[in-house]
Amino acid sequence: MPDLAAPLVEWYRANARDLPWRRAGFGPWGVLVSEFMLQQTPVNRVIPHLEAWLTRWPTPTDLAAAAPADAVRQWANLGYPRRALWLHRAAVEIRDRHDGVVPRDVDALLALTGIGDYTARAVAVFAYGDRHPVVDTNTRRVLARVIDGRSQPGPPSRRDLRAMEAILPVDRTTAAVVNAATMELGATVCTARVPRCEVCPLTDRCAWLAAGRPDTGDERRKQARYEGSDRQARGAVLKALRDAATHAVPLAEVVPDWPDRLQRDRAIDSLIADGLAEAVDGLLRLPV
DNA sequence: AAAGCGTGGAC
DNA sequence: TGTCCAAGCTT
Repeated sequence: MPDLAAPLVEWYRANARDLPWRRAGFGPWGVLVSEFMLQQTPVNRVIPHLEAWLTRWPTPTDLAAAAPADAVRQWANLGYPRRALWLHRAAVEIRDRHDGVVPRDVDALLALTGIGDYTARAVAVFAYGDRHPVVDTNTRRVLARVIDGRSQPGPPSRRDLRAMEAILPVDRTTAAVVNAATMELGATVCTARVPRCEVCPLTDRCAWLAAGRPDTGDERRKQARYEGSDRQARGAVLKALRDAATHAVPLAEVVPDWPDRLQRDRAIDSLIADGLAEAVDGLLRLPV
């Protein structure tokens, strides 16, 4: 395999975006919160919410002391509100099991609620500077193209970690830069829709480009239709709860105009099952 | 292990 | 308009 690390590092030094979590001294808690928010939510939408969140809860212990409802409300419209619940839960676990300090060990991180293979290694690498492969959707796309000559990556797999490990340099500081650079290249150059191969630092060693950028098909699952879905109903119910000035809404008055009554009730039940809502005395509210 | 889970922007 | 996409996770 050609050396990918060297051109990636050089490219990153000149082209990395100035993002909050890359500033010196941002801290493990800030990195952890940013990674939660970045799970499936675009960078530009995360930044203002991240800063507000860290101002309100500067440490895990601060968040752990808040009610889950406050976390869900502060999460606002970032999407996938279970992440707010999980982040709150992780903060409690960090307070109770790690003396309020974000753990550095990957297995300890993996044991926290809402943290998987990507987030655990992202924190260990970007917050603590340790040497691990960090693999997100950008990385998987870059490796799929450069190494496998495919236009899109297949479904996530443990093999992805080994593929990334294989291109990491030995030095942990440089390895961290290679991790960040690969993600950054996927986010800004080697993009899903319209790749900008003309400014890519890997053109002379990219299997996909060499093959003439074939469309090899997309093995990923397609997202289900959102309009009219149960997910949309859940979103509407939860927004109503977030916006409720009284913090508790009579069940009959929760999105009363929703076109499908059964679907609305299904949404309420599933939100309760997920711990995102509570029904008390005929009222619905966020979890206290 | 495949499905389910929000939201908004781009085209 | 509909479709795709976005630093994934849990069950």
